[in-house]
Amino acid sequence: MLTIGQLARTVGVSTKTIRVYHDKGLLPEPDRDSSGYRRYDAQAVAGLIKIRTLSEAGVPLARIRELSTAAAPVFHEALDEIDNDLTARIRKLRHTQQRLRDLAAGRIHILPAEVDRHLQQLEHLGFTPRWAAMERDLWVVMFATLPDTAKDWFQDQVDALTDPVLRQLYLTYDQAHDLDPGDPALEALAEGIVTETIHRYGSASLPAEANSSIPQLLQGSVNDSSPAWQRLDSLIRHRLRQAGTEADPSVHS
Amino acid sequence: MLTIGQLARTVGVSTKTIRVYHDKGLLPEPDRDSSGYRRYDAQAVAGLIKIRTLSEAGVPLARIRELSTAAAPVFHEALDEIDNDLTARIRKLRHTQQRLRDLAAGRIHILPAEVDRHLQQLEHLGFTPRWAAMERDLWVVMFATLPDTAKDWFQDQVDALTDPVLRQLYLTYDQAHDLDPGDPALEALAEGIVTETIHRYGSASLPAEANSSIPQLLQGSVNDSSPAWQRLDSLIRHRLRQAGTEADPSVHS
DNA sequence: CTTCGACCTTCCCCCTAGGGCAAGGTCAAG
DNA sequence: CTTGACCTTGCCCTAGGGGGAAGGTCGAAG
Repeated sequence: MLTIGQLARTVGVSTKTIRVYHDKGLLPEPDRDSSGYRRYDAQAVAGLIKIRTLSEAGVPLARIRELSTAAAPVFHEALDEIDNDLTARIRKLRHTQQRLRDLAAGRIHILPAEVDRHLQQLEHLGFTPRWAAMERDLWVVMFATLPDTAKDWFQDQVDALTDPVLRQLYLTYDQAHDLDPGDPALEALAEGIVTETIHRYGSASLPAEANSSIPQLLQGSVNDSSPAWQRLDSLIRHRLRQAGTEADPSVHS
Repeated sequence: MLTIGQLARTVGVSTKTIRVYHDKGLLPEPDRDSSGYRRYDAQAVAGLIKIRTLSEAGVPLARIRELSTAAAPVFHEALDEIDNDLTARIRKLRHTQQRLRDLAAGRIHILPAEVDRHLQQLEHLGFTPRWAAMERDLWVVMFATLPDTAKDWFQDQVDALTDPVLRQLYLTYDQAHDLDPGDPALEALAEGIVTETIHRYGSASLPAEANSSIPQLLQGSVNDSSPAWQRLDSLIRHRLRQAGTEADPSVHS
C-alpha cells in the first residue's frame, strides 16, 4: 500500500505534517510493514483529505480531532460555523486590503474626519504647516486619552477661530515661534491672550488646560520647539495666576 | 502623554503586542517618565497604526521593519505586492470555502471524475455496494501510487465491463463473497475467469497484476474480507500458473 | 495615612503548525 | 556494491504573541 511519502504527495502535504497529525491523534497510526515503515490504505487518503480541508479552513488541529469523533449532526453544525467564520475572515481581509490602500494613498484616519478637515482649513486661514502639525499631534493625543473631553474642546476651538480677534491672536502666536525670547512683542501678545481668555471663559473658571496634567505635558513638548513660545507660555501663566488671585483670593500656589 | 495601555486601547492592540514591536525594532522605544513608564507621543500612534495595518495584511514583522526604513518608491512597490498577495489569499480562502461545502455535501473528489462516475454505474449494473466500495479503495491506492498505469488499467476495466460475458463473471465474483470456501461453484468461476483472462490478454503476457507488488497487496486486503474470495484467488493463481508454464516453460514459481 | 484596584516594569515559559537537521535503517537501480 | 531516494525517531527552532509571577506606581476613597 502507500508509504508516507506517497500519501503526502497525493494529498499535497509534507511527510512531517502527516507525522504531526499522528502525534496529535488526528489520523490513526497505520500498521507498519516488515521494516517499520508506515503503510496507508485508501481510508487514510480520504481521512487525510478531510483533515487537510478543515485545516486549510483555519480549524485548529485540536478542534479537528474533536470533530473526527463527532456524530454527523454535530459535525455538520460545526461545518456551518466554520463556513460562517470563513465568510467573516474573507470580509475582514477585504477590509484590511482597503485599509492598506488607504495607507498607500496616505488616507489613513487617526482622527475623526471633522478634525482632519479642520486641520486642512488651518493652512487656508494663514497658519504655518508647523502649526498645523503641532495641532494635529495635540489632537491625536487628546482624542487618545480623553475622547469625550477632546470632542468638546475641539468644538470650542473651531468656534473660537470664527472670532476674528481670537483668530488673529492664534496667528500671531504661530508667527512668534521664531522671535527672540526677549522680544517685547511677546509681552503684548501674552496680554492680549489673557484678556481674551478671561473674556471668553471668565476669570473664576480658568480653562481646564491649566489643571489637567495631559495638556501641561503637551504644552511642555510644544515649548521645547521654540524659546519664544516657552517665554510666551510662562508670561501667560503668570498673568493668568494674577488674574485668578485677584478674582478669587482663595487660590494659592 | 500616552501610557502603553492608552496607546494600546486607541489603536486596538494589546500592551504585549506593543512591547513585542519594541523588542523587534519595529517601533522605537519612547522616553520613560520618572517612574520608568513608557510615554508615547502622536508619532507613536501613527507609527503603530501603520505597523498594525501591515501586520493585519499578513506581512511578517521582520519585513515590516525593513519597510519602515525603506524609501518611498520601494515602500509603494512593496505595498503593491502585498495587495496582490492579499487578493490571492482572498481567492484561496473562497476556494477553501467551496471545498468545505463539498466536504459537507460529501462531494469531495479523491478520484478523477470519470472513475467516480464509473463507480456509481457499478451499482446500476447489479454490483453490491460492498463491491463498489472495494473497487473504490482499489482505485484510490492505484491512482495514488501509479497514476499513469492506473489510467490505462481503468480504461481497460471500463472496456471489459462492456463485454456481457466478462461483466457476468465479475458479477458472479461479487456474489461469491458469502459462499462457503468449499463450494464447487468457486471452481467453475475460477475456470471461467482464467479462460476469459487468457482470451483477453493472451497467455504469454499475464496481466501485470500478477507481477507488481502493489496489486498483490491490494488483493491481499480484498481476500481478508471473505474466505470464499481467498480460495477463489488461490484457484485462479494456480490455474494461471499452469497456463503460463504450458505456454512458456521458462516461467517458474 | 493607608489601602485598594488598576496600571506599569521585566522575566520566563507556553502555544500552534510545522520546518530543518542529525544519525541511522531500507530499498531499487545501475 | 554503491548510490540516491526513501523511511525511522529525536531534538531544536520559528512567528506572534498569551499568561502569569514578582515587584513598583498611581489616583481615589475611606
